[in-house]
Amino acid sequence: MRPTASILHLDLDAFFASVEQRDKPSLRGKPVIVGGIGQRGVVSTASYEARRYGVRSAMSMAEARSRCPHAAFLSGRFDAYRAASAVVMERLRSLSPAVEPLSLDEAFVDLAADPEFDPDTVPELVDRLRRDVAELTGGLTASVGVATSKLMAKIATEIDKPDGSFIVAPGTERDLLEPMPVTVIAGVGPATAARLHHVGVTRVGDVWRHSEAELIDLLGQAAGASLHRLSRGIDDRAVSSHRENKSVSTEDTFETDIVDRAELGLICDALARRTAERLRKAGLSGRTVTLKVRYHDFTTHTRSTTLPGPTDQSRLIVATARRLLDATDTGGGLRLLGVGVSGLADWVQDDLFAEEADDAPEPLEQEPRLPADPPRAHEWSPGMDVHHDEYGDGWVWGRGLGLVTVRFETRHTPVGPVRTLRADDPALTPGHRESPSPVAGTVEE
DNA sequence: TCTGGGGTCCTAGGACCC
DNA sequence: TCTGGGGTCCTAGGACCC
Repeated sequence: MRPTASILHLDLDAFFASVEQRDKPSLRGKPVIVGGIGQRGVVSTASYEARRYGVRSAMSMAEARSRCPHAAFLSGRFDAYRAASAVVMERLRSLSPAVEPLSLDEAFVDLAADPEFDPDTVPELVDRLRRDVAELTGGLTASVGVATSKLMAKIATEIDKPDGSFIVAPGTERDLLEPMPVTVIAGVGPATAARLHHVGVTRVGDVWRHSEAELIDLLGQAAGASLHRLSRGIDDRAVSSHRENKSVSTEDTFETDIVDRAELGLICDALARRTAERLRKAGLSGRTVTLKVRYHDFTTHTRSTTLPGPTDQSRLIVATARRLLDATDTGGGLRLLGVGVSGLADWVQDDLFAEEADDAPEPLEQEPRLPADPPRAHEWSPGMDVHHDEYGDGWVWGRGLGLVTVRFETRHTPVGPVRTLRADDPALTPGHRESPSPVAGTVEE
């Protein structure tokens, strides 16, 4: 725990709705609701005027309409939001190199990462920051909290929101936390709050009566240990300015449930292509393809396949998602379909890049188990080798999905069978454990 | 007219390897 | 022959966040 209040949290007030009011003067002072405007939309952001009618984020649009029928309902202009966000993030980076955006409208800044940081100047710094944000964005207001930790900084932001700020004096954290509802603690949502309520915990101070072991027993290892610490204001989480993406996904909720499998197949293909495009745009590729389906009763299932190596190729992601869909019961129709890719690698499987990689210095102490250079995507062609080590922990790399004729050696037969397989046949993937397990092969004409 | 879309992290069980 | 842990990877689901 750092001794000085040097973690800053900034949150733009009713961000999407405020951008709309900024750009359309006729909306100023009036209830504005941004969100999905279709049959099954939900509220993304409500202006403070709309909040007076009880409209909240994540509420269904249907309910928002009945609560506030005269509001302006807008579907959102994300380019405008991204532009305003970029201006604010840039201003935050002028305070310190350590800026961690949480979303378009929110970020942490570690002020102490600036060598010239002076704790005595924080109040002025905050006032100037909020003035600059308003000026640079054409009038958007921000709320700011500063404290000795992320937890307390974020809580502080809420204290004088909107258009205000609060600095938590070091040492006062527990007094501030004690009367607050437990749900102010990061990671305590409705399900956890309900469990805590069962053991008489509704406020943060109530948590203190329970040992770490009791909390772990109730909530599980990670959540229990985390709540035990955070409830006491103990939070050493660092502000991290370069977090890597872990997954990319695209999903769609339909206006009405879709039953027709051919139609679902085409939608699945389109979602997979969009996910692949976004991967390529981000210079990423991934190994695990996940299909998500939601039924009429809102039950949600996922099915995933891990490929032998990362890909960003539409064809492979489309085909993999399709096979997952084919194996999924869509009997009563689907409300939602989604395709995601995870297990991301940030190298691009691209011939140009692979040549550059050849020139890169050899990494030392690299086990020869996996190729030192990123594997290169290729089409299967005659004469190409298929490698597995003794346990099948080799690799194969396929971009095509046609048929491949492979002559296998196996652990038991030096000249094994010739088999014609689809390029995505499990027998060609590492870790395949059919007996006898193929250990090597050659692609034949 | 209930319940978006983009994510992150955790848990738990099974397979497999050592 | 029986017993046994630890570690990793994969899959599926759930909670949570903005």
